[in-house]
Amino acid sequence: MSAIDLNKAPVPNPFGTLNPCAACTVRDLSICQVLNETDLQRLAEIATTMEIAARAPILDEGEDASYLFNVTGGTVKLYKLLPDGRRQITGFLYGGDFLGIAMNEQYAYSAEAVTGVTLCRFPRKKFEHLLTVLPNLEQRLLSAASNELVQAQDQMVLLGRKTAKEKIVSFLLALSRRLEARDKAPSPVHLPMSRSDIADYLGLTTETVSRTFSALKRNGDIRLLDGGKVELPDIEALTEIADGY
Amino acid sequence: MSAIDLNKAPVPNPFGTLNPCAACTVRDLSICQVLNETDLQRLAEIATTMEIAARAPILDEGEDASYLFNVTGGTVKLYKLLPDGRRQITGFLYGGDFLGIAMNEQYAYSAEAVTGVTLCRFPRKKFEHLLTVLPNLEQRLLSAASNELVQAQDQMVLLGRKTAKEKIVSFLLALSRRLEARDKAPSPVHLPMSRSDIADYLGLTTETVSRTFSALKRNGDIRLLDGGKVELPDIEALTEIADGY
DNA sequence: CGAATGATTGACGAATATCAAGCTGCGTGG
DNA sequence: CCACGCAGCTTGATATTCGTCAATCATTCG
Repeated sequence: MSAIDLNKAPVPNPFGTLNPCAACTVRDLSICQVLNETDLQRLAEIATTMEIAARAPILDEGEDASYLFNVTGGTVKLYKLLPDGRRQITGFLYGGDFLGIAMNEQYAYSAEAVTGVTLCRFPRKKFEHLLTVLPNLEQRLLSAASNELVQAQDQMVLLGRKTAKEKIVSFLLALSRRLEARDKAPSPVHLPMSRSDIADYLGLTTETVSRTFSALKRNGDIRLLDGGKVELPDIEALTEIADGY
Repeated sequence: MSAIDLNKAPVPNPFGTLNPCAACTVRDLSICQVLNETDLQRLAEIATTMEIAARAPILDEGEDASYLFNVTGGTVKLYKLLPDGRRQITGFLYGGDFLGIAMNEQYAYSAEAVTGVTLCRFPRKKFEHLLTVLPNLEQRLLSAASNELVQAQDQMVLLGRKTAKEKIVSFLLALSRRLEARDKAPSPVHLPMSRSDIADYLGLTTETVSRTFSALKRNGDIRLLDGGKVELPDIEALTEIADGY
């Protein structure tokens, strides 16, 4: 059974005849950015908007890749499991991110909602057909894939060669840079995911994550606010820590 | 200065008016596979074939990404460095692989020839222009990027969650599967790269790599032949080791 | 208020890194 | 042709980071 069935039923056209993209708050961040009115309409015709509750599965590794998604709100985690239960989170997705570039006929990873999530779902076959007639969209997707690969390589450096402290600080800085890229203040950053999620993303244990946060706090490098917010008082200094100078 | 300048001068058209792709031994493995005669000719017009000596640099991280490449022979390593010299090899490329998907205006990583390497070089601007008029090629590139992302995620699991033994065995099996995908015998596999390269690819030290090979050999899981070849007597058994059953 | 879940802290142990010493194979030059 | 030297590989002894096991604390939600 598809994991998606466990969630709230999709709403095929909640806006009546109106294009649902008109209300999309992350359009300019998403792959839809490159589409004109007409083309956007064509994409909207195959799209279904959905809401997923926090902790609910979105898709499972190995499952037939029948759908692709735009994340329009909330936080999603992507992960892979080893047979004995060890888990590696390969990425977090936020509003504007595309979910489903990295797959063949089956999904290469599982995806689960970290917070409540809103999605825009596309049947893969129809989406792939659209790609052939909307060259802009295909270009944009290639560019997204290229960016993801660059990120993936940074993550390999982190996982393979950085210390626990460097990993944590790199993670916080990546979130901070993401805020900056969207013209928001680079601090504080928000951590919607658990310590255990952070650990599985950075190749650590929850205990080490916790201890490292405590040590950074003790040293004045970060300040832990409530609501999972973290203040970064000196981003320059943190940048040096992250790269191990 | 561009790293490429250090190498043997490129040969713009070593085949006279003949299409150099006619002689290409890896065409069916490369992105060129999807091109017909006419389109192949257009790609060939912007291509330059090159030879790079073992250990010579091909490109440097941060450098303007002026060229993209097809690897037509030999082994290439891609890597990133931390300021203090720690190195993470993010991938090895072999004949048929495309070099340059993961970049923006600058290369995201450095590339160096492990063995003697032959390359097919394309000026990026011209290549990108070709993409807009050869939809097949763009699709193929997107598909290549998608595959690379899947691989990248496997590598994250390896780096973040596997033991030294699991890492080494996973690496050997990946090489073996590559052989199989090309209809060759899955064993023995050839390791053209040094222990130190393997270590930097797997997030280990050379000493740990060496010790782990010795332990696997002692246990009869592998046999080290000369010429850097490794025999895998029981691939089933190794598969279980690789995933930590 | 109590139970459950997640976060933090502590004590200890294990996997792998580090430091150091040989070993091997290969190219070079006498 | 052989000996030397060098680079890479292997092996050993020790150190260190981080994981494991366990207890306490904090927060949320019935």
